[in-house]
Amino acid sequence: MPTADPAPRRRMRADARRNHDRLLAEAAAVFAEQGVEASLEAVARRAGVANGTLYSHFPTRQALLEALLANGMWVLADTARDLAGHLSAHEALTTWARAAMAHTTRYRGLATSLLRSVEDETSELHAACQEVLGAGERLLTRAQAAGTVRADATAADLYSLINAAAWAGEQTSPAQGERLLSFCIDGLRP
Amino acid sequence: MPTADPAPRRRMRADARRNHDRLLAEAAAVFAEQGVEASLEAVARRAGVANGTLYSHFPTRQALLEALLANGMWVLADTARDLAGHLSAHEALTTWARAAMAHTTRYRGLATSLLRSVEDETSELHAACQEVLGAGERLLTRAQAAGTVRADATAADLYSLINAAAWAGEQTSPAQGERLLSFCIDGLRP
DNA sequence: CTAAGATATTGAGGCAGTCTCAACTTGGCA
DNA sequence: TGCCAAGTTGAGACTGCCTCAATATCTTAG
Repeated sequence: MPTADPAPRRRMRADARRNHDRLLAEAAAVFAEQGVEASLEAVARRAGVANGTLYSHFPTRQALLEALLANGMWVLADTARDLAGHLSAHEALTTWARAAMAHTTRYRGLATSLLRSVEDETSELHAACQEVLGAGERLLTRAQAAGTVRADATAADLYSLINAAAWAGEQTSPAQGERLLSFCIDGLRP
Repeated sequence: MPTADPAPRRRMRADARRNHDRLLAEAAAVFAEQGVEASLEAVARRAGVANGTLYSHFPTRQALLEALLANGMWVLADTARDLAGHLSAHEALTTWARAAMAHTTRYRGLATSLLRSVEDETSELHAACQEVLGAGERLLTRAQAAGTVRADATAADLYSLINAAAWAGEQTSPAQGERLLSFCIDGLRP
């Protein structure tokens, strides 16, 4: 469970590091059970810590999410590079889109945070979202060059589409989400 | 502003009717400004009524939404019939999908309520959602018969797709929502 | 080993929101 | 006019967010 610290410069005090890690672990558990809108009080409680401690480590819910997700989002960006090396332009795009959707489905409510954050520069998740957006863009451009995707599709379209499918999956069933993603990707053909 | 009452059997007392209507009007205004998750206290406050009165008229947020939206959803179902009479199968479908999305965009947060409610029989919005789903299904079936839509697409797909596009529009921009809807509808081609 | 001081934690408190219900009004009818 | 069913009120019991003065704990220099 790697921890992407907001300020990894100075070494943390031992108790602080312990609480930090415990908070992340419990947050992951609580969000997995109840979605990203779960009570932060509950997270603090389960971590055996006062709520003020949680807020001092993670000033906002988004900061907490960032710490939980940043690593996975970097991996996703790397995956895009890997897939581009191994698969045809179109297969790389569709495979990656599925992986991105799987990542977005990790916690209920995540799609909303991720789609909002991509345009909101004040969000702690903004940078990670941009990273993913950029990775998608490279795959998209390649597919457009190969002529399997219409020229007017943008990275923002791709990102919206992945998140929208993940969101629909949250509201109904994962299978419905997958179907939606398939339809949308088909809709990108020239 | 027609009011679809949950129990329109007995005539209401004059003061009750007045409060009922005022609550609906203010709810419409507040939801338009702040989305469907706006504070119900705020609605009661603006209607000049104690919060208990609001709850006695509309026991849940969904009941309030139902009263606000039911009429529009019936209209949407009727529109489907009209369009089927005037346009080609495929044009009727796409035109109606746009109308449905426009309706879903009326208040921020509405897409979530509507997509959830279609499967949730305990929701006060369930019946209205089913009505819309059914209307979509008829248009979809007709387009499938005409061979312009793939045979494996379902009414649930269409409904999810409309709501997902509306949702994406809420999170980013209306234009992005429109683009998504276009892509998805294109993806329904055989 | 100790104590000063930097660092971190605590939890009560202010705020807002949801929902309920016993006590109170009030409209409409006989 | 006066009754009472129907409607309204608003305090109160929760839960959750977030802050900050007081307190506790680690670390390190002497």
